[in-house]
Amino acid sequence: MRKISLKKIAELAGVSVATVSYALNDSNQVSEVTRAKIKKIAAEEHYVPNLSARNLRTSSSNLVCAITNTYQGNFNGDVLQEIQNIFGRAGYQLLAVSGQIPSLVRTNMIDGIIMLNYRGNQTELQNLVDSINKPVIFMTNEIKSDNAASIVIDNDLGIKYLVETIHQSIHQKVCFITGDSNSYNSQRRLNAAKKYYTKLFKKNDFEKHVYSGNYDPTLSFELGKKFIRLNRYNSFICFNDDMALGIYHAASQLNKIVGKDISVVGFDNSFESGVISPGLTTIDVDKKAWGQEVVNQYFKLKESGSKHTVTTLKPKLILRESVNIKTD
Amino acid sequence: MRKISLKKIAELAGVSVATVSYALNDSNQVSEVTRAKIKKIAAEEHYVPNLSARNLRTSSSNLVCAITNTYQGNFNGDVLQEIQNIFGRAGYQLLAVSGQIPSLVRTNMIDGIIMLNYRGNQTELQNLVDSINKPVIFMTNEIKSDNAASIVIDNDLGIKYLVETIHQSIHQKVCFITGDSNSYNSQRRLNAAKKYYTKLFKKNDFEKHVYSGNYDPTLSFELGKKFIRLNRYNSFICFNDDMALGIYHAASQLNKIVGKDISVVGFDNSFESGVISPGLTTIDVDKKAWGQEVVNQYFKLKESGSKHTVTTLKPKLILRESVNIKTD
DNA sequence: AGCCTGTGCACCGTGAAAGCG
DNA sequence: CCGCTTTCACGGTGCACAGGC
Repeated sequence: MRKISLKKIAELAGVSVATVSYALNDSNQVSEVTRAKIKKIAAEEHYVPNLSARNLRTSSSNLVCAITNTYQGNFNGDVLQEIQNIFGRAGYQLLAVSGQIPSLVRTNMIDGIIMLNYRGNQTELQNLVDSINKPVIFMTNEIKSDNAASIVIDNDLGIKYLVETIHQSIHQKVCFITGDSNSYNSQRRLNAAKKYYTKLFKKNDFEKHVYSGNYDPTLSFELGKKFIRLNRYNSFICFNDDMALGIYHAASQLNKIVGKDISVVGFDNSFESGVISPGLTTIDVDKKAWGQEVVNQYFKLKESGSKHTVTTLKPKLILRESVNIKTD
Repeated sequence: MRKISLKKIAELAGVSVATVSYALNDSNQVSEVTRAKIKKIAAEEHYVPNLSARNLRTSSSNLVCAITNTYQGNFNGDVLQEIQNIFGRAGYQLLAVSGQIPSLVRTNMIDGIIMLNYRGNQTELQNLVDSINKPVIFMTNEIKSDNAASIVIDNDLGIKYLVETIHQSIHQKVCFITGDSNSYNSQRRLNAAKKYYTKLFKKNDFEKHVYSGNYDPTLSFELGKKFIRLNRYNSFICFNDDMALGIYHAASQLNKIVGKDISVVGFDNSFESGVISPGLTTIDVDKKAWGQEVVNQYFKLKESGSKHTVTTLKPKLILRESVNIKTD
């Protein structure tokens, strides 16, 4: 099929290109009769506007780019899907990319950026945000700039819930398994973990009990196998649900029962956390509300170019059977 | 920061726009000295080419669009990530979208399309592929067109392995839980399931034992709970791993042990299938090889516009402990 | 003549200001 | 003022060509 342009439609309709442009963009510069005629022809010829040309002319698009570290894992997939839905309803098209920041986003083909779990040099990121002239929303970061906003989870509160829960268990030999060290969420969770561990357990040896799990379930599996066998730890605070599953696996291999012999908690409320047995105690954030807030802030930034804001979402504790709570 | 164009660089370098264009595109129409000077200035000014303008002129880009039904679930995330990596290494930028087919892909901003699990009207899809003038690769479909190719899993073989495995178990009351009815993979698996069930179990009542699970673990959980309680079935062939987890959950609620009291098999070899206890017997496809083949076919199509081909990938059986094999 | 280096210009499709009967 | 046309600019590409050796 040949490409149809405004020019071709103009020829077919016997009018000028400008008239066609006006007609299709619902400008009142054209009579109703002509508009109807032009629209009919456009539909018949399956006219699709050339976005490159339009963008070149107007320097704007309805394309928003979501940059993430990976498509894999429950968390990213769930959040991306939610953001996509909400932007879609607002008339925007979300394009997801993973890995490097594409040079694409520096061109005016892209109207704005959503950053989800991007791992990269902070100063580079700061430079990008400062030099780029469009809204950037961070979901797991707090880069400060006039055209940026952050909507983040209250990691402190989430970790508080988890440490409190473990503190009420019969398993007081507690171990922390973190995400990768350049993850914003993992860093925040680590700070909170230290704070609440020190406060509740009244000990100053936090660092001795922290292990890097890199958000990777096979790593946590190895750690769990070692620690459970040695009886070094009997409770595991994992910074995401996937790693908690690794601990489940280790326990099962060693014939230990989660929720009885050991306690485990996770973070994210992935669908597996509710489906596995015993159910995993974890932290939930309302992803719908999160996505909605991202889009709200996006439009605010786009219209007013307001000052940098950080919005915090309150998470919820999802109490299931993976923790053996003290009865007294 | 102000936008830098070729024109600005040309002024700064004291040469013409054409020379700048040649220099930056490594054409040999320009001397090494001039090229170096121009490149230096471009770097200093943080020049970023305007992709819209370039695309408008050349009608080509390095952008490939991956269309999927959702970012959620293990399967899509894993495959998208793999494709992204391989296209990235080949100098292409992958843009992922989920949901509707964006009008974007009909413009020449997009160089080609990868279709992963797109659910939509087949004739509409056929029209799109026929009318669009760029490579389309299907990973879960077999649309025939000169500019399309399919690289699909051998679902027949995968299901054969699973039915054979269950046939060797002590659990002969077998039930099939399918994906959603407009999924290509689910349809193929259904056909294969009928064939091998009829052949091995020597029965003609296949349809009575098929239930729609919609690839949704909560649905399979409900089905499993009902059937296990009634002792209607004792083995479950699920068309993906997520639904198999739903059966695990149901079994655990009813104090039945998977791999002993009931048998369960899945499809996809998700990471949870290996981490859960007992390990889930499932079907694996080499996603790296799949992604590589997709990119190979993409380039073939792009260069030669060859005839439609269907490539089939052989899956592997991953035998774990979720099936209680007969010992004799 | 031929080679090297650089320039002028038409063009892609769209949107909108200015002009005109 | 209405309804339409003419014209131009957006940024980049690459052909045709020019001038020097």
